[in-house]
Amino acid sequence: MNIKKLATYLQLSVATISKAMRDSHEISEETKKKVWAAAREFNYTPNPYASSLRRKKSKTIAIILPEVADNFFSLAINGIQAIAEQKGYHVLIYLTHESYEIEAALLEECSSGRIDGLLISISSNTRTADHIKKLQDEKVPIVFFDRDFELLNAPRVITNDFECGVQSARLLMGKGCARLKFLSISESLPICTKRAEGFLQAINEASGKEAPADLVYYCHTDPQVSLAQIEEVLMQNPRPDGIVASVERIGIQVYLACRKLGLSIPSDVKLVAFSTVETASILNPSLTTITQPAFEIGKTAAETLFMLIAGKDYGYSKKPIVIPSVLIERDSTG
Amino acid sequence: MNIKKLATYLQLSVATISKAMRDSHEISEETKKKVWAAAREFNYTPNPYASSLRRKKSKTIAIILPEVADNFFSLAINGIQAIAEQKGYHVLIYLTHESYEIEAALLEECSSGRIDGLLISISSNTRTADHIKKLQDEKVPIVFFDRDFELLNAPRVITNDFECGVQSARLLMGKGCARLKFLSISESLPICTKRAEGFLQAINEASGKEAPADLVYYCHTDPQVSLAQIEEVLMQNPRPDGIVASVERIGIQVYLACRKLGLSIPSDVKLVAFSTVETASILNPSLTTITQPAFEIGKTAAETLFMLIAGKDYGYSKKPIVIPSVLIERDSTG
DNA sequence: ATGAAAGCGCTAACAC
DNA sequence: GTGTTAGCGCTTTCAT
Repeated sequence: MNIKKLATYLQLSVATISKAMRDSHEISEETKKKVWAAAREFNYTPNPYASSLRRKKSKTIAIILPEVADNFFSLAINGIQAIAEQKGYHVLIYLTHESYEIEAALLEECSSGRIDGLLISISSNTRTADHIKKLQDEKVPIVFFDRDFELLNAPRVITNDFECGVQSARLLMGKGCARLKFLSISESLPICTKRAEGFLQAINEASGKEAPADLVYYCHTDPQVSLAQIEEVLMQNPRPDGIVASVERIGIQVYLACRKLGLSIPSDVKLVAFSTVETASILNPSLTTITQPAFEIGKTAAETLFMLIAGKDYGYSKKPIVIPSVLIERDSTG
Repeated sequence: MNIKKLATYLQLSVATISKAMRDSHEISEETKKKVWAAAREFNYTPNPYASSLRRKKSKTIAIILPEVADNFFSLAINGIQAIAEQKGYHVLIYLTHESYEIEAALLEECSSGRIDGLLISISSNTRTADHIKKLQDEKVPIVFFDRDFELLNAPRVITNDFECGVQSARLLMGKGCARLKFLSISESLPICTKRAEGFLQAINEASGKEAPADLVYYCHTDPQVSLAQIEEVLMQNPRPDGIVASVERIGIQVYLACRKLGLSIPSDVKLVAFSTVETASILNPSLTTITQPAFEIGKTAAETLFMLIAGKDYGYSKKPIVIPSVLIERDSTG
């Protein structure tokens, strides 16, 4: 079934059908009723691609992110989806698996009018923004969420990473830790660098001198490798007695490494993790987290994107939108 | 930039450009090279919607599922995505939040050629398949994964739910549990009913008589409500001493309820959960799981879908494709 | 309030 | 190996 057949059947023009389907005020209520009834009867819905071609908008947005199997991203997707559905938009999802090459290829896929807007959280191995800039030059609205790229002139919705880094170090020092370590996953991701900077600054302030750079340790993207690396860190002599995990995955791996090495949390090592993991409170021991407002970040990023799509330049392009995280103390720092 | 402008610029016809872009053998290597170079120079990619309209296929599939914030579904999405990317397909994602009404509305969205195929895991409140049948009548290939609908003639990729139900009960009985309870989330979802049936059959076999129906308890979709329900179950007199959680969320809630009520796992209550939760081994106590092959299920479902899309009726429509789960004993049944 | 017609950008059948 | 052209299904002026 298509518009032409429906028009013939109803003895109306295709123009009338088209307008009626979109509930145009140009069409009489009576005619609309007739059209809608016939549409239902024959199961007619306008072909979305013909419509997209003609109107030059697709009612579709894309999300590009590193992973789905991470509670932060799952919750963010929920937030995005909630807004998209409300606006009647469709959501394409793409995963980079932390690869810059995949990310660049995916951005290509998004060009030529496939999408009306893009929400992106960049991979930990992304160091240049050319691929993103290219899409932006095609006038595709782009909003960053969580993992942003600071040099690009685009809205970004993030959390208060620096402050949380400060808090993480202060908490551990307050618990008597003397040998802190920050386990990062990237030298370039703002979420990591800022958390690490805050962490280092708090230590500097406390000690009154410059903290050695090796307080920040960079873990590999491959989980197998990073687990081995964490074990190494925990076997250093002297052993670190306070760990900050920059992301969820690393936090969990610290547990696994401690178990393997026979170390006890928190008596041997205290741990605080940037994480939204839902099982934090029932872990052994329960995990002290800096919990990001994942759903809110996704939701706000989507709302911002739709403002851009609607043509409202919301005036924030330079300033990030910051939604704060909350520190929840549990037994891993007890 | 579009095909026409590129044709004018290169002094070629649009047909030649079109064929060259698709690497047709009709076009000389020399011409192709020229076209590709110009395409890169002007950042030209064929408009996907014009192409879809003309070819009547969208190179897009959809996934409809209840949630993303659940490790099973996250991993399944990974598996699906891996295959889709390999095939050069785009993936639309839709969430039902366990609502039949939303699910029905989303299936409507998928009609009129928007997608070339659908992967679906139905909501726990879906009891009729009319909405799915309707899309099937439009000749859209559909494959179920995990949560299927048995009466529909469509391929489905599932795990060995009945057997695992048997195993769960046997394990608990073997540990000396005398008062078992199966916490379900739906009276209609095959994953739940079959797990429960296996559970009941094992008990019947062991006792030699018909187990009372109230060994299966149905939890509400709303997490707030289900948590309260689980607390109630755990305060029954006599208290159940062995719990089977039918899905991940319920398993976690049993921990929370026990904590609140001051009950100890496994000494007061033993617990086995159908779950792929990554933190199972570091929970307090570590969780005995029946771990579904989530990634594999997603991957296989996607592969099956692409066979259908390719027109190969793979001959399995009546028989489900079963990928077995594995029972991993940990301390919660210790 | 309704209709005629142009055309969105592309592909494929058919010429040459 | 390359070109011409019809038309995918729809929306949108512009008439009437």
